[in-house]
Amino acid sequence: MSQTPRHSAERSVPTSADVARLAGVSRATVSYVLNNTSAVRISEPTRRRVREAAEELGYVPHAAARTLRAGHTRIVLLPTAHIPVGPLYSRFISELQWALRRLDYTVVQYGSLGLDGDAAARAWAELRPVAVLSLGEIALTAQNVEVLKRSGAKAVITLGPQHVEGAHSLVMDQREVGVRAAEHLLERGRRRIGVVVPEEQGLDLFSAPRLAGVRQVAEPAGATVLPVPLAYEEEAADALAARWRGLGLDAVYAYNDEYAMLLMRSLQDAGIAVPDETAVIGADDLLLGRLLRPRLSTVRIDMVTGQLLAELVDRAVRDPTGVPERHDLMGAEVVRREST
Amino acid sequence: MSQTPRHSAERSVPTSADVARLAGVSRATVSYVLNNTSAVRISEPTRRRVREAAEELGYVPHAAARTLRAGHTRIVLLPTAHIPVGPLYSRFISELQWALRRLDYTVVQYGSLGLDGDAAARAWAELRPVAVLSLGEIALTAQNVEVLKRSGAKAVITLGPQHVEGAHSLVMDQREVGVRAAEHLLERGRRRIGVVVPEEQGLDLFSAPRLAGVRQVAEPAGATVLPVPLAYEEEAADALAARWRGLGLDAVYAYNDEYAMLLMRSLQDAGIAVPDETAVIGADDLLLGRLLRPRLSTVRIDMVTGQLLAELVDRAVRDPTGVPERHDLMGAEVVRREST
DNA sequence: TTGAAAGCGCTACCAC
DNA sequence: GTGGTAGCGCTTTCAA
Repeated sequence: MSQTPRHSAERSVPTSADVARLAGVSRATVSYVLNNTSAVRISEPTRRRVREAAEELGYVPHAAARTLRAGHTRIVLLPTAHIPVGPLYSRFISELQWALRRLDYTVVQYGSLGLDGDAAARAWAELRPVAVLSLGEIALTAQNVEVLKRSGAKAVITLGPQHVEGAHSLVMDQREVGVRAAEHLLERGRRRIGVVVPEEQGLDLFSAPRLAGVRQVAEPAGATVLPVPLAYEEEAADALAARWRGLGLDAVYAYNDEYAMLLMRSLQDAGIAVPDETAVIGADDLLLGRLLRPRLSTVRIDMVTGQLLAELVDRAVRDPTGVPERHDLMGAEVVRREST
Repeated sequence: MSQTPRHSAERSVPTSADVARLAGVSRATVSYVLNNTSAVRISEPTRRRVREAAEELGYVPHAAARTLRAGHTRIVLLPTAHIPVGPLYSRFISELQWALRRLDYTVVQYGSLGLDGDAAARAWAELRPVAVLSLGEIALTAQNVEVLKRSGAKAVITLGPQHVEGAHSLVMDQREVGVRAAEHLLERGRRRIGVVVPEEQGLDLFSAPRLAGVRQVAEPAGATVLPVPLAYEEEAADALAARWRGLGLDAVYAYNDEYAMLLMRSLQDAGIAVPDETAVIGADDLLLGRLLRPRLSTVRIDMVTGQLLAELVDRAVRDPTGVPERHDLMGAEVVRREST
């Protein structure tokens, strides 16, 4: 009875044994045929019978069983959390996935929202990924890296503000963005610089170092730096603009172009001239920033390409004993337009 | 020799047998303790020994082995392709992930870029997900659904323009967006309506039905509809604006707010008055659209909430025999501002 | 309260 | 060329 097929919903999932039975061969043969094992020659008629049987049953191999047998996976794990990401970043992710797939890896994005570092690392380790690529949404500790490696990960790669012990690190020091913005504003003769700090969750990983970067440049030069919290809402921006003159600022680095556009509009509506009274600069070089009047100055950030990163992953997997590479790859450059 | 621990990199991955050995108990006991199996009482000292041993070895259970044994997973598969998605969508995804995790599912985003429907369905089926949630980036056929169900998926849910046989469908008819935009423009007395069709890849899944929606309303009313291809670049918009008057349009539905902002700027720069000479409407109700002058009119789209969708998934998984639900849930509403 | 052992589906070694 | 079969790591039934 347990073998009686009924509704397709009830019929149990076909295994390679079912295929073998239907084709009248052994499971070994099925495996050889379906995997095109070159070490073994199977006659063409047999191959056909096997393929047809597989087709008829709708056979799909069981990844978990294969993994267990093989002792390793080709999973590259990409932990994600909730970060309101821009178009640059999502394009980068696609590019990366595509490049990794070409190298025959399976990219799995694993949502880790609401897990702390330890729990997250354990959850990832359960999947036995061959590599973990942490893009900075979740901060990894050296201990987490150790857990992952112990679970068989050949490579742990972090893309973030600092080097992590034991991991290949792509150090993207976000301070650089703040540094560039501040240098530019100083050069334009500004001396009292506001720095927008988004109130939205999850962005402090980026905003804090950027603020630090501004400070690092501005304060030694005798300029004042004032952090300005701002929620991404029209009302919040209007409220800020209303008390703007009281702040006595002559420039603002607005975290990124979206916040900059928001703030600039409110400033203009409040009668504050940009850039004459207050210079405004954003970051990310969004197309939309170019559409404003005055056109928005910005800090363009050079992202590493997905292709490049995929190659690094592959290299690290192939040579796990290799010395952790450490690249400093934050390139940031001011694009001056009309708002500064 | 094969058991001699050396560098941590070389030491083989600890299994529950290793934990058992170290704790001086059987593998069964280890399993009981680590899974808090309530059907079995284990003495407190034993529990402690087991936990300590696991901790010391850095033991992490092997998901594939557990899956194989259990015969099913708790994976909800979320296929993704490259679609340049907006902030609404990515927030929705986070929300969904979070809600699903609370229901004890493991959300796996699986990049399927460059796979056709059949190959993709097979690849997904290998993971034996308990549910597949196709958010419309990849069009599923009834056949694909069948493959997935045969591989044990209890629920296949699609969010897209049309119902898919065998799947629970959340029908989001994108035509609705075009319909609303067109109705509004007609109401404002416009009779020659341009419809921006993005040249970017992957967007036609959305743009085609939206265009159809405009036609559906405008043509019976005696208005003209003209598709206008546009790449998301400043130069392309400028070029289009330069030949705008030749098109003889008095209104344009610009696909979404981003394209609308781009085009509106170029139109204004070309001396075309908005809305007097040409009305412009977008879609998505982005914050940035409110910042333009004139403020951008838009079609606000009501997204289903992640919470709601997670509950639907859970319901479908618990009762796989249930009749496929079919919800029509595209709510779209015009937000009139100043550009129309 | 604990242990022995079967078996999930697959691949690869070895024998025929 | 093809088949038999061990064993990957885990959970769970049954026995002690």
